[in-house]
Amino acid sequence: MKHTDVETLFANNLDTANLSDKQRSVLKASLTLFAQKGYENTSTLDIAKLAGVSEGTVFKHFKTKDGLLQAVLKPFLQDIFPRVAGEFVQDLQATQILEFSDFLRFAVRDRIVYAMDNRAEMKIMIQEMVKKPQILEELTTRLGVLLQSAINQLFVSYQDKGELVKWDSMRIVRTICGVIVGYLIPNIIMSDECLDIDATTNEICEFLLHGLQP
Amino acid sequence: MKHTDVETLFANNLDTANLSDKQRSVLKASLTLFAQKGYENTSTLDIAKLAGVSEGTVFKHFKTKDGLLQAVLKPFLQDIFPRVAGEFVQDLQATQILEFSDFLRFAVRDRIVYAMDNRAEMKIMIQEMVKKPQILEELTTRLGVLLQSAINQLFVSYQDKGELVKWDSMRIVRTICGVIVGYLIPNIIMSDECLDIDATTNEICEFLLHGLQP
Amino acid sequence: MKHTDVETLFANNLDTANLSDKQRSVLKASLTLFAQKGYENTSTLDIAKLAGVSEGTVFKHFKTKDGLLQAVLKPFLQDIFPRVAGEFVQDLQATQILEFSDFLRFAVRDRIVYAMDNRAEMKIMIQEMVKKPQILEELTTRLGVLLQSAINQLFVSYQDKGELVKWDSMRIVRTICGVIVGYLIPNIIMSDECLDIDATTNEICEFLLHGLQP
Amino acid sequence: MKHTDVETLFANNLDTANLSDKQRSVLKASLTLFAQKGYENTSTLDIAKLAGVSEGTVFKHFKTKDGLLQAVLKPFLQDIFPRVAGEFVQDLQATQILEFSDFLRFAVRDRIVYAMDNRAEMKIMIQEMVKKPQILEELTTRLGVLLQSAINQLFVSYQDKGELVKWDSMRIVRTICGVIVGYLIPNIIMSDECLDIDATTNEICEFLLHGLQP
DNA sequence: GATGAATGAGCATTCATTCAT
DNA sequence: TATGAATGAATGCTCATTCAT
Repeated sequence: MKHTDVETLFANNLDTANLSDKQRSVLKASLTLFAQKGYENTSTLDIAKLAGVSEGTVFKHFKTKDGLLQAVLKPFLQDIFPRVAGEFVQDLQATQILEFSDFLRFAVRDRIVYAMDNRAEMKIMIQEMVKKPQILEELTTRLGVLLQSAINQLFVSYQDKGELVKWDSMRIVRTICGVIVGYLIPNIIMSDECLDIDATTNEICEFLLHGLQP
Repeated sequence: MKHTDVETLFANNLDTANLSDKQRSVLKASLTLFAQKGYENTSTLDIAKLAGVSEGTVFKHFKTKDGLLQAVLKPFLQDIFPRVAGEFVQDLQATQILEFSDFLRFAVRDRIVYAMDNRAEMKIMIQEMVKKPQILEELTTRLGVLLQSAINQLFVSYQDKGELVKWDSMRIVRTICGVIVGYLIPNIIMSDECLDIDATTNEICEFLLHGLQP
Repeated sequence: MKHTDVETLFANNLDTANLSDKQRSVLKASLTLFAQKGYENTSTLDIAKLAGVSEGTVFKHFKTKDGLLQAVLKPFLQDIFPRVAGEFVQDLQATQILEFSDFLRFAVRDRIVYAMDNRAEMKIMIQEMVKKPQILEELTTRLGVLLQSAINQLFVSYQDKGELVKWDSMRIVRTICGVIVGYLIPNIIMSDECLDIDATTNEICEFLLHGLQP
Repeated sequence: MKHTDVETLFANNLDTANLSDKQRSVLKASLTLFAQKGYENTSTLDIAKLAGVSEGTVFKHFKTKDGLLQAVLKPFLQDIFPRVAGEFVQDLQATQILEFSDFLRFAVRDRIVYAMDNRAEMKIMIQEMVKKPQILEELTTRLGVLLQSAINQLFVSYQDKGELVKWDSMRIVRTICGVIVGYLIPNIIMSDECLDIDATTNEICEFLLHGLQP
């Protein structure tokens, strides 16, 4: 139940691709700078300098600056998010014996930790989603499919035990995610470093348990 | 209980300032284009063309492009949002006789309509907030003060009637806002035009009533 | 019967257009450099420097480097060539009283002088024609129409006097032009400065008179 | 009297040089692309891709891109053109028995076919000649020497028979070439595929015979 | 006040060329 | 010998900003 953080997953993802060391460092520099200053305010020269390579190298594999952005986001969309979601689902299923309240507390805490650990990356994603909504669309579809199939039985079992309101499981997921998002977005945007995770978890769970009881 | 939409308020706001017709049209053009393409991807020439003025005029009053952005956001932050919040508070206070559930339904619906009516403007705010978090900070502080003083008595009365959980009123506000934000953000980002307002209101309220009952 | 040379016509043409002094000098610098080094080997910075303006100015009116080339060639294609052709036709018609041999000598000499006076400009045209054949197409059509209507009667009168072979007048024009082109192209390409105009005129005319007699 | 076309000669020429298969394919790719898009608009990467080799290989033998161009043009200038000219001269000499008119018809037709068969290659040569006039100089000198020595006797014999004007043989050659060039250049530039060779030959010869009769 | 020509630093991108493997 | 990643100068082009009229 120990989780790999996104940065490590990202680095691993790079290793599997057929990229040279320099190209890898270009991607890392891009991630850093896009998160720090936003895509539009990061010049390819900035990236080249931080990566310790020439500008030509930046374009050798990624063709365009946008290609670079895609290459930075691709692993998040196509590999890391699903894998993290998968890990999450496995964890959830391993907790079936728990009561719904314990389960919820675990799940919420897990996601909060995950989101706050990767504040920077989340910021890029939010920026890009606002500019290109289809990213959000693809992501929700992708994660939706993944979660629904895995989580359905779990919710049914809680519903059978009378611990969970008998809504459609997607609605429950949406509700939980919505509440978490609503709580965390200010913290992500403000790069709030001193969020009290336990207190936040408690606050969110107390409310969710009320709202989701039958 | 009829609300002025943001665009009209914006135009009115412009009228009160000591700006010439040309300067006004510059601000309007900026609002339109920033919402459409984002701040970074809008050139001052674009603005000048849409406003029907010369490039020089764009800089006459607003000095820099960033000054223009500030001038576009200022009325939202310093005037329109507070005024809309004030209207909203007045409406809420006028409904004191209702039960909490009716009150909540009204409030939620009102905010959803407001947010969806001004999707474009919301998008700029989100973009800018992600880039410059202090905007979010200022806004929350500002609205927080305004709402707290106005809404406190209202919540206490509902709490006395046993219709509302006895949390701190700010926590209740934060919770309600968080849930609404969590629900609406995807629709705002995706400029979703066909949101079923009644269904969404019902879904949110059903959940909130559960979660906020004592 | 005195002819304005292309450079003067070009300058005049510029004066009529609504261009600033700087833009005019950009066009002149472009003409010079394109002729000297060819389009591809001339950078916009080269042009800016020679014109004594900033690079931005180069693009202000002409949008792209290709736009600049078009602006340089346009007056040749749409204004100067036709006007020169018109002048030429008028001159020819004014010489009707002469014998065909005198007429031919005059015409050939006139065109040789014209071509050699504007060697540089001719070089650009040749380069561009090789790259974009439709320029040649447009030019031949344009000049063809102009010459045919004007020259037909003239040739008929010479044919009636038994001084000129009874070919279609377009064929005669094509033949004369072809011979001149065949003779001059080496000199234009090599920017040959010491062409003996009288000797060349004699050589061409002697041959053409033989070939074009009935 | 059947002629090998330039492309085959080119390939043969490559075979004789001590080049590897890869180098040969680099030269072929260069010829193709330079003809298609011009020297300046062809990148060494384009060439490498079409040749199916790496970029490094392109530079292994030819050192620079210009070296590549020289290597492409060298066989034309130093080998193919002279050889073709030689073939042509031999053919001409084999026709001594004919009348001048038959001889001319054959010669003109032969050159037209040759030029039109190799339109693409001609285009490169024209482009390069305009940019670097010394190519034209070298070529004319080279061909001049070759033709003069071979053709002098032939012309004298026709002149003795009273079929050919008693001009210097170089002037006659220049005249014939000039007329052909003047006729064909438009077709080469426009890559005109549907030239009626017989009609053109007739037209040119009819005129040349008039012009070159004593 | 308004204009729009002019600026010049900055940007993404290309490309001939080199060199370690 | 062949490769292709790396280079970095050069290029076409953009854009916020200034200023003379």
